[in-house]
Amino acid sequence: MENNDFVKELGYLGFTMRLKRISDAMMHEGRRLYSDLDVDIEPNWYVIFKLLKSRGAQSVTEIAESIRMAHPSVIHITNKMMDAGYLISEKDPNDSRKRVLDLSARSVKMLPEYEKIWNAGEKGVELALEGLNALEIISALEDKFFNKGFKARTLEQLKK
Amino acid sequence: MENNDFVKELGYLGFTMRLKRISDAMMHEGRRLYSDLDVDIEPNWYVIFKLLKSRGAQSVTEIAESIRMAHPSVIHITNKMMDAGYLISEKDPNDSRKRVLDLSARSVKMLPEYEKIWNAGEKGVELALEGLNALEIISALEDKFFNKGFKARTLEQLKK
DNA sequence: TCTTTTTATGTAGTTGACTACGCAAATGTA
DNA sequence: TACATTTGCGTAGTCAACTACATAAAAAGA
Repeated sequence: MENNDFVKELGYLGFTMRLKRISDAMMHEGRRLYSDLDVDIEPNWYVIFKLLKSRGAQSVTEIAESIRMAHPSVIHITNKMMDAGYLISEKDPNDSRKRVLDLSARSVKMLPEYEKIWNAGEKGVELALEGLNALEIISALEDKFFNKGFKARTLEQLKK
Repeated sequence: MENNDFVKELGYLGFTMRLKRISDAMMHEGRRLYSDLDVDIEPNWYVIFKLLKSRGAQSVTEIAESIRMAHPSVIHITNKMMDAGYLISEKDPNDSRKRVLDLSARSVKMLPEYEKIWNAGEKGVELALEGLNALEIISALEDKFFNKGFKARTLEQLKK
């Protein structure tokens, strides 16, 4: 690894880009991991699996709110999971606009295997972050930037 | 903001997703910021501007290494900057494979204005992260995950 | 010198997120 | 009850990164 990282030299100006680089890199590694293990699931599906397992069936919008994603993203992810046979979908009897998603029998069958992988992944991250208060930092980031975003903060500074 | 974030409940398992959510959100805000300010540049161009200003003309691959991006990404970004008139490109006289990029006169003219915006953005981030040792944490993350990646760490744990 | 390997660039195709918009059902209001 | 507004879902289009592959020039080696 060359010690030649210009973005790092940029201080706080490079912060968002470094955040993106790392999360992109980890996402790509996750994809390769599943393919190496010959497991036919994708990164991020785990959130849906975990959510529905822990809270039971939810509608598209409920899922989007629970995981703080835009609903079209949820539709995209869950459609692929349905195609792969991991989810079932049915109309809400009380509100025909809603579509309620739940884990399929296939999910229940496969989850123990997948959870081994997720646990290993979690342990790997945990060990890498040992001693750093990374979870606190990211919570603080969320508090700051989900409330008053990057744009608002910049405009505030520009006015001075 | 609802206090209903399932990803947060997932502990270290949700870490990479939270990283991605935040960096995505900041990127989108950056894009909106430029459009609000009626400035015809895009997020991430600033790295190229800053790099070429500080280190002078560089080839595509040199840029990619300096900012740790894949070279096709650099080509994509710099092509757009060229179309917008901010970069000039010429063949290296000693090595005709190389294409050397440099700031145009338009860049030099506009940079003072843009730097005001970037300084404000940097200040905003700095204030938001005040008291948190965020830069140290992200350096640690880079050291850990650029060297032995997420995949390797997970496989290591799986074997136990 | 001729051939093979490496390097630099470019193109194509994939991915995962987003916003904007449209439609239909439910809810609120006059 | 009729109309207007809100809500839930879906589609279309955009964007930024990536990998894999192709091509041409330079460098290395037989």
